[in-house]
Amino acid sequence: MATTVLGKDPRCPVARSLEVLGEKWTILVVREALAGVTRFSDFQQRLGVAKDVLAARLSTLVEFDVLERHSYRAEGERERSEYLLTDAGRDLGVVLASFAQWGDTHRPTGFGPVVEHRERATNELLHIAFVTSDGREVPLDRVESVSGPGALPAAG
Amino acid sequence: MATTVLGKDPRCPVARSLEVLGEKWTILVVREALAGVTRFSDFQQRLGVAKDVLAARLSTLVEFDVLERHSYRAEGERERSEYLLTDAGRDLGVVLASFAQWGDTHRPTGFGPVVEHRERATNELLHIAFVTSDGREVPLDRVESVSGPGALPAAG
DNA sequence: ACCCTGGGTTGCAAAATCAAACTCAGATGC
DNA sequence: GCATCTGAGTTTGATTTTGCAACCCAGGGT
Repeated sequence: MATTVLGKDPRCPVARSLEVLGEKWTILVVREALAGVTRFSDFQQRLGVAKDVLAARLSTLVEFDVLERHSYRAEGERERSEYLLTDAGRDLGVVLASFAQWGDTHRPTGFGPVVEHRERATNELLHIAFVTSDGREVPLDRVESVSGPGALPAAG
Repeated sequence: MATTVLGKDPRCPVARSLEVLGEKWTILVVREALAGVTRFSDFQQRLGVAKDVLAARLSTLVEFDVLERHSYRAEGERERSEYLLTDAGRDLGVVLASFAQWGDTHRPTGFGPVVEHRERATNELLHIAFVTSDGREVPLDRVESVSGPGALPAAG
């Protein structure tokens, strides 16, 4: 399944992201990795996913350079492997945060948000939004989508 | 499938979002809806998805208030139904854009981005990022996740 | 009356998921 | 030295989803 592109446009960046992230459990595996989980058994226990599925997802994430498999040896233990986020994996923090923001806004639990994102230095509460290159936020209703340099002549 | 929560924490906003959006094709259906597609046959042709799966995904999206089903009648034609985005659906523009941004950055095609987001008034190029409540962008490496008011005592 | 088209449903094969059992290798206890 | 435990998977078989093709139905056109 690694090279099957969903939908008809292999250039669509959403479809290409989904090729890596679109299978069941993958995003939750990334969520755990962002929360600091590195070991197979910890992923497995925290998610409650079947071990064969977890092994497949971790392999896919390693294959697409979201995670790296490392071997390490703790004091007086045998060698084990752990899964560490790459830069690409850490960048998924934005994707995960946008999912979380949508879920908190449109499917609230009534308890308030479970996780918040804050600026380390100032402790200010953060959210995900469109911004200009000089860092000014633009509200969603003033954003338009236009076709970019990689678009095919006819389609958008 | 509508009430099965993936993973162990039903309060996790990512998992709750994935309950609505996590099945195969769902995100691409939303992508097409954001691009202005409203009719069953247009979704079907543009995505190349099986009709039964498309019908199931549209029903789920209607059920969870991402789309609304409307009836309309064009000149000299019979009544048909169309699917229009709700506010919740339009808010998914941020989620889709973050997917697109990650795909363009970490799985580039070599042709450049297919779609770009611009501010309507100024035509400035936009991207997705963390911002403070007063609209100042904060780079990812200065962002930390902390548990919020809805978190359970022990877990984060 | 017959055909066409949009918007689905039905039935069946193929693929993915699940849960439990099994493997394997190195540490630990006896 | 042998049995046992633990982490990290693989194998096996049942259950669910998905994919695909065929069918259905209603309204309009001819």
